[in-house]
Parts: sequence; structure tokens; C-alpha cells
Amino acid sequence: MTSTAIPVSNSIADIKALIRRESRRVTSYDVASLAGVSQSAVSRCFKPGASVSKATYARVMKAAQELDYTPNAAARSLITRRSNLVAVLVSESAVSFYPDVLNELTRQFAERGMRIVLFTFVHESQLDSTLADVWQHQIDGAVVSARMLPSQIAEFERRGVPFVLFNRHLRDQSVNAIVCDQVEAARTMASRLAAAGHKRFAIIDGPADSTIAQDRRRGISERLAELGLPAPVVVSGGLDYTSGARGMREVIERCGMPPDAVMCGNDMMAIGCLDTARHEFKISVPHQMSITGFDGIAQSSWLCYNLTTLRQPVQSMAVAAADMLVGLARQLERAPERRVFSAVFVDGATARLGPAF
Amino acid sequence: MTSTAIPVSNSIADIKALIRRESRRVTSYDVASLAGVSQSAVSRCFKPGASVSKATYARVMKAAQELDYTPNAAARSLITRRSNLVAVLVSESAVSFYPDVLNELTRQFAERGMRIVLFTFVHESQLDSTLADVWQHQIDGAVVSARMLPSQIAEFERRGVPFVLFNRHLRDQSVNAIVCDQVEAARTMASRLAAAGHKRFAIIDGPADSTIAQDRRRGISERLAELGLPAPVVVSGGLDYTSGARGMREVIERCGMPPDAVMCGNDMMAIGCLDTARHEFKISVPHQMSITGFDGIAQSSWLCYNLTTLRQPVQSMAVAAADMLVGLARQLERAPERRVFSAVFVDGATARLGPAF
DNA sequence: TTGTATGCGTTATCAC
DNA sequence: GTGATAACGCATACAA
Repeated sequence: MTSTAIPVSNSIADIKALIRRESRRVTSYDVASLAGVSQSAVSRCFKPGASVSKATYARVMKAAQELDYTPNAAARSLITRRSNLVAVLVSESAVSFYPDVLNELTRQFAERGMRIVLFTFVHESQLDSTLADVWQHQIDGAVVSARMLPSQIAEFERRGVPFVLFNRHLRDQSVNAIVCDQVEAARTMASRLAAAGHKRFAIIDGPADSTIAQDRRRGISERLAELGLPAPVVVSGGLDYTSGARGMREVIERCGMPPDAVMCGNDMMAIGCLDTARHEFKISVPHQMSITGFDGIAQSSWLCYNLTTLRQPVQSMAVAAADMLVGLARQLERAPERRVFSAVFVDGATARLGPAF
Repeated sequence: MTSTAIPVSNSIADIKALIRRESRRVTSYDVASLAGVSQSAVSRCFKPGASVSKATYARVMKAAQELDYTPNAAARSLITRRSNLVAVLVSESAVSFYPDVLNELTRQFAERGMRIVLFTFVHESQLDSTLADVWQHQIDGAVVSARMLPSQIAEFERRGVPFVLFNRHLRDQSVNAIVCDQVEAARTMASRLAAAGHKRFAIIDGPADSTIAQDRRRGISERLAELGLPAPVVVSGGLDYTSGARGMREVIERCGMPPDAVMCGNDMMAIGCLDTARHEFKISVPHQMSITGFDGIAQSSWLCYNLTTLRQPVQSMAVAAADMLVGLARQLERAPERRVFSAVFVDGATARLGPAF
């Protein structure tokens, strides 16, 4: 005699009627009663590598299919303490500028059986209020592309939620991060521009307090100094099209003679910069001026632009982020690691260039 | 005498030590024991509008803060049967082309206390296998931007999961949907091009079996017929830059004399088409040929393009989708509804146009 | 207003 | 291999 309210055996119609009457979802008990096995047997059938006989497995699966049964992730996560959910924390502009990164992350995590919960904010300073929502859902980890405060990092650690910084890193704090080598990339581009005879450089880049923007600036400045060239004019802004356009105007305004090479912090800015140079100032690019970007977004290869830029290996970076986070969730890794990828040079048509060095 | 293992009262340090020892997360029981109240009292404090005295509320909140307590969404959803999770089902190309839609949806749902779980697929035909994963997570609803089969619609209904079609609709099947009036938009654009004296029209649009592409084609064809103009040349493809470029080539190839107006199914295609016309065929746009788009994506307003297009009211559509889905989840609405928005004309520089009629 | 007791649907630990 | 049974952490009906 079983004490459960659900009879041991039943017809499909009876069970469906019961479920409808109680207006609830199909549970493993329903499947068990239809298949004539225990609830635990059903549970085991849905756990890969569990010990079930072939016969029971078949009966259970048939019953499950007939009832449209799907295990309840909430109940599962309650006991397993894993939700198979990963939070992606990014600014709205990051989604706008780098949709492919989101696609790649979604795909990579999906391949590892995990789904992405998207948390966006307008300003990175809103990360804090966003985090409050993040903790509610029992996410297994987070991919963060925002400036993190030490207090926020501490909170992740206190709560035991692993995270990976994406395209960001921190000075004076060791955390797991996936980045592209900005210094190397900047030096490469500066070298090739210099080799082609450019003399007067300008930089249009993102916020002055962004560490990756600082890296790029440093890479360029150091390389130019090494080559005995004058220091570049530097303009800071956002990282969008409009900032690129504004940057171009500011550069023209500040320089007596316009620079012959303008290196932008990303492709969006480079495109804004390029459009403004061509249409507003009637500057011929690359004949009178070279303009370079960084990222290798889809738009950079459009015929109208055909940007000379450095492509970030988005897919490799997404794979790395997924691998790293899955590893952390399984407690396989311990010491913080930074995985640094190299950007790939894209020889477009917006810069006169010397040979690769 | 309470039968729980957790003592009635305790110091912060003791409780934290206990939690660490058992390597579990902070629960409402921990908060209760620190605050010296029952677990249900804690639960009530986190439910807006519950009956709690001011004094207990303060004690509980203080304790919760000291312990970094956050309610466990999985446990909550188990009992409330609501997860505050919404699935967004879109193709990767939709994410790439319309990141702002994703941003707006994320924002609108966030304002309603709901988070987005992202499910993407390469081809819309993969929707089926994606759905299997969707059911596991107890989502409260879904926003779908893909062609849905009757069987898939039936499955949503069988499982009692409300959904809203976004930018899609179905013939011969009434479902909740948010769309932009393609027929109206197409007619508007055709009228204005015709008024400016264009005679030879071509259409470059998405897949022939897409209902919204069919709508656009029908709108244009009917309007041209009404005006006594010859039927347009029609080319089908994807909805991306490359398809636009290919479309332009095919149009040139198929027409003895190139058309003087090319209407594209979206901005991405229009941009590809425009780049190819200008750079590959040396066609002067809009002097020799007018090219129009549809969507009003960010790139359409870049100086290099300044596309003549019709902007979809993305924000209004996202608001509508969120409102509709939240209503459905609360069982407030019953009959399927289609909310149809009008596109807004954007007077760019890629078409010679007559006055608004 | 507050506390007790119960159940949500699963996994995990045992005996068998 | 299989079936009872005990958690998981919360919300809720009900008694006090």
C-alpha cells in the first residue's frame, strides 16, 4: 500500500484529467504512476549515467512522452544547487556594439548545457543595483563586462558565485578574465603606421579611466617614443559612433595641422570618425589621413568603410569564457587566471601601411 | 520547543560559522534565528504588502542584511509557480541585426520584475530542439521571433505557457503578436517613390515564405498597380548585408535597363545593396537610382548611408510585448490580440522623393 | 500580527 | 536495479 494520493496505475486519460483538475504541471509522480514504477525510477531515467534497466527506461520514457513531462528545473536546482543558468552582465551599448559576442556566449554556454540570463544596464555604475537581482536567481556563474568595484568582487566571492571578466581587467586585483592584448595590438598598429611614414598621430579612445583604453594609449605612446616620433594628441569620449565623430572634430580643432594618422579605440568610433572626416571635413582617407579601428565588428568590413583594424577573436574568447566558468563552477580551477588573446590584423583601406614588421 | 536543528537565537558569527560548516547558502531560517522570529515572518517581510509589524520588519531586515540573505528564486518558484523568467527565442541573425530590440525587451521586462533567458538558434528550423530546453526552466512566458509551426503553438498552449510573436504573424491562426504594418509601410514608400516619377521598381526582400516579406511585396505591388505602373522585379534572399549585395547584382543582371527604384526588405539589405550599387556598379544614388530600406536601425543614419527608410517603433513594440505577456501570465487577457504599429518615415538621402501624400 | 505545519517537485541516500 | 524517505528553501493556510 502506498500512501500517495496518486493511484499506482492509471490510464493516460485519467492522469491527464487529474492534472487538469488540480491545475498543476506534470510531475515525475504522474509519469511514475503511468509507467507503473516509483518516482525515483523516473528521476533516475532523466539523469545521464544513472543505473536503470533498459526495460524500465523504455517504459518511463514512453510514459513521459505521452504526458509531455519535463523535469522541473526549479525543483532540481533546489536540491542540486545548480541552476544551469549563467548571468551575463553588460551595458546596453555593449549589446548594441557587440551582438556577436552575445551570440557566441549564448552558443558556447548552450553547448555546455547552460542558459544565459541577460542583465543589462545603461551605465556601468548601475551594476550594483543589478547585482541585487542577480543573487535571487541561483545562477551558477556570471560573465561580467563592466568595471567592477572591489566591494562587488568581494560580494561574488562571499556568495561563492564564480565570475569571469570579459574584455576587462583590473589593476591591483587578480580575478579571472578573458581579454585581448591591447598593448600588443596598439603597438602593432602604431608600428605599421609609422613604417609607412606617418608622423603626426592622434588617438580617439574611450573613457580615460578605462583600463583597456589606457592599455591602448600606453602601447601607442611607448611605441611612438621608441621610434622617436612626437607624442600623439589624445581625445577621450564614449565608444560609440557619435563619440568618434566628436573626436574627429576635436582633433581637427586642437591640431594646427591635422594629424596624418588617427587611431580609434574601437570600430564604432573609427566609423564615426571616418564619416566625419570624409563628409564633414572633406578629408580623403587614406590619402590625406589614415584612420584605424579596433574590434573587427561586422560593419567594419562593409564596402563603404573597409576599415583597417584589428579583429578580436570573439569566438575563441567566448569559448574561453565558457570553459573557464564551467571549470570554476565545478571547482576545478583555483587560482585566478587571465587568458590573453592576440588581435588579428585586418588590412583594410582606411590606412596607408608599411609592411608587417 | 522547536524541532529544528537551528537554535532559536544566535550570534551573527555563530550562524555564519554554521553555514560555512554545512557549506550551504543563507536561508530564511538563518535570518529568522538571528532576528528571533519564525521563518514565516521572514518570508512575509520579503513579500510586498504582507502583514508584518514595523518592529519585526526592521529586525528581520537588519538580520537579513547582516547575513547577506537573498530569497532563493528556485524555492520560491516551486511554490508560487512563477519564475519571473521570460524566454526570448530568436535567431542569431536577429540578435546581430536588431540588438536594440533585445536591449529594449530586457529593459521593459526588468521594469516589470522579470528577467530574460536567451535562447538563440542559427536557423529557425532549430526552434523545435530549442523548445525542449525551454520547458525545463519554468519560464512565465516567451517572446518568439521565429516562424512557429502549428504543432509548436499547440505545445505552448498544452503546457499553459503564454507567448507573444514579435515581428511575425501567422496566416490562418490567431495568436498574440506584436507587428509593424508592413503593407501600409510598403504602400507609403511606393507612393512617394512613384510621386517622384520613378517608373521601374525592383524589390529585394527576405525569404519568399516569410509572411512579413509577403506583406511588403503585396503592399508595393498593389500600390504600383493602382498607379498604373509596371509590376516590380522581385528578388528574394536572406535579410543580411550579403543578401542585399547579391540582390543588387541579380537585379542588374535581370533587368535590361536598371530599375530607378530598389526597395529593400530591411536596412541591412539596403546597405549591402547601396554599397554594391555605388562601389561595384558605380551607380549614383539617389540620382540614377533610389534605394530604400526598412527598420530604422542605428547604422541607417550613419553619414555614409543616410538611408531613406521606415523606422519601426522598437520601444513601443517592446513595451507592448512586455505588457501583453505580463497580462497573459496573470490571466488577464484571453482572446488572442494582434497589436499593429505603424512605421515612421525617415527622410534620408538615398531616394528622390515626392511629397507626402 | 505571529508561529506551526505542510507541500511545491526534484535529487540523493539508503536499504532491499 | 529498485523503491521508500529525507532533504532542498520557500510561501501559505490556518491556528493562536
